[in-house]
Amino acid sequence: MKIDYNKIYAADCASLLKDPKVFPSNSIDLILTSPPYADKRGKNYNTITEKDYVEWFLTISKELLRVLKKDGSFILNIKEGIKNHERKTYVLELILALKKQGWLWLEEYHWVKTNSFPGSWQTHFRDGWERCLHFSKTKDINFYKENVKVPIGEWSIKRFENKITNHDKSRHYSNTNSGFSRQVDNWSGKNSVDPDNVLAFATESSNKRHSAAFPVALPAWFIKLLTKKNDLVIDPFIGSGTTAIAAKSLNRSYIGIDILKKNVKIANERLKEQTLQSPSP
Amino acid sequence: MKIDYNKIYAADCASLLKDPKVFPSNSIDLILTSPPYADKRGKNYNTITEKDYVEWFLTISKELLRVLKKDGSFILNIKEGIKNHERKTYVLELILALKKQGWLWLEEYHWVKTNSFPGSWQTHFRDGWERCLHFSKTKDINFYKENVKVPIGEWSIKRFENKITNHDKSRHYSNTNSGFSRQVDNWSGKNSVDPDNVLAFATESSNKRHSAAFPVALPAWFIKLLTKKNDLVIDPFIGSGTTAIAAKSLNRSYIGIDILKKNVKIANERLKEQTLQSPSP
DNA sequence: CTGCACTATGAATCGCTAA
DNA sequence: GTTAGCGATTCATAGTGCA
Repeated sequence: MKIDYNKIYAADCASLLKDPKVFPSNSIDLILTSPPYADKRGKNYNTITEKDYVEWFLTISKELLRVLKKDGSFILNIKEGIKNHERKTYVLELILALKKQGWLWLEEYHWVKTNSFPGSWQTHFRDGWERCLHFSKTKDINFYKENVKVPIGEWSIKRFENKITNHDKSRHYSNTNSGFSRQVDNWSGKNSVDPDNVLAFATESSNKRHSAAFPVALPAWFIKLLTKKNDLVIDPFIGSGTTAIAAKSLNRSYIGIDILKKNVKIANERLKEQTLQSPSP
Repeated sequence: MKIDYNKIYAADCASLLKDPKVFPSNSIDLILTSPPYADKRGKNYNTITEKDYVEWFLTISKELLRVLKKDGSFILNIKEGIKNHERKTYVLELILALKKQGWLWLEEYHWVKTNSFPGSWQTHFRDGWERCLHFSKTKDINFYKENVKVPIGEWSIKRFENKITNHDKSRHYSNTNSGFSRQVDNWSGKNSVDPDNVLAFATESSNKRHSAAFPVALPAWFIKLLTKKNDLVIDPFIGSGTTAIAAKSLNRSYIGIDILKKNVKIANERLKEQTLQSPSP
């Protein structure tokens, strides 16, 4: 009776999540999703208005709270738009409402888009960032920091460059096994540091056949940070399947849900392409 | 009876702002400030607790709303901290309360810091960004976009590189077919581009004689965007004077207020140094 | 004067101990 | 119970001292 892993389901996630025989309580390691934003995506989804958004989302998040493991995490990618020259407030209200529902609001990560949609208006510029809100059920979550370490900052490279100015500068650009990293190791004892809460990823190019809400690198980063191999990741608004693709390529199990059959088809095609392109080792 | 321009006053801004003979209604072009955050700066200021913060701030913002011109702007630099593994919510509540008070919330800019305070904890990383909230009284504000077009090769390119180095480093070194390099090529052709709502500036270093909450470049950017020459900029929590320095160097008038005499002294010293260093042309 | 090693510290946060 | 204080931890800068 339990749902199968590694599949995309065409269903209303609210209904599907409600059934404890389909989704047992405390069974999911990571929920990662980018729901339809208020008054957006009107062409394909039944648009949720700003006014109804919080109430609508709480009916879903109530079930998410039930199915999430105690050491699991919930990442919500969302950004309020501008209407009549003002930012909408429903996302702020949603955060407060989710806390009231029992969620802990651990952090607000920011996805900074290196190539945001162009535009320039009377009172604002183009929107270069989105919120990635991190919620959980307890303070004791899985947090695999070592999986997302980043190369050491520019400052050390500059110092290193000063060091080698009179010698062989080209070594700086050679591959990771040679000169640079080894010498930095010797010098400082480490070559990577913890990241911060600002994530910079380019949006994937819109000319691709399947435009996605976010680039694969974004869910991949959170999946690496918050789960280990064979853990279960779900996305109740999977759209074109990006979360599933990230999970699959990192050897995590996934369940994707989308209300539109069209999206399920697209997601399955992308997953199939991925299998063909990169057979697992 | 009206207050003198281009001075820093040692006073409680709430009291000083209340007097309409000192600060006439509809007389200020730009309010730009970074108030003490809740539960911070305990060494120097009377710390405002999270619980009291919104109420405390509303008494001040009520007067700010009165003195601001109809086409003026209010920029509020703030960021909530983490306590007991959760982000505090008082900033979200403040935004909602300011709207209720009559402010329009036009936009949320982000100041991304390249050198945030270090740290790495059980459930989160170090904090690499702060909010710069843009409020106004009407939808018809002065917005001098042409003043903040970004010449290539200055902070924009640095910003781009910083963003890339965090998580996308490989693309920086990849060939010209990659998204990043192609985009830089496109940019290079133009002399200037419109910015987006993400601002990247390093914090000013801690070890200088006068450490400041934010770098001069941050208020300077908003002053250029939202005022013209000889306009009046005020900062009711001026601290070490950074806003005044930015205003002065851009030939805007300023009024600074700080409750600590110590800060007024520091601000005046910095303003004097600036005069000596860069005589106006 | 330059280059390099070393040190200090900032809008930080947590866990522990002492009152 | 509740709060206040201290050390440990973390990274990017600037300042200091020495060869």
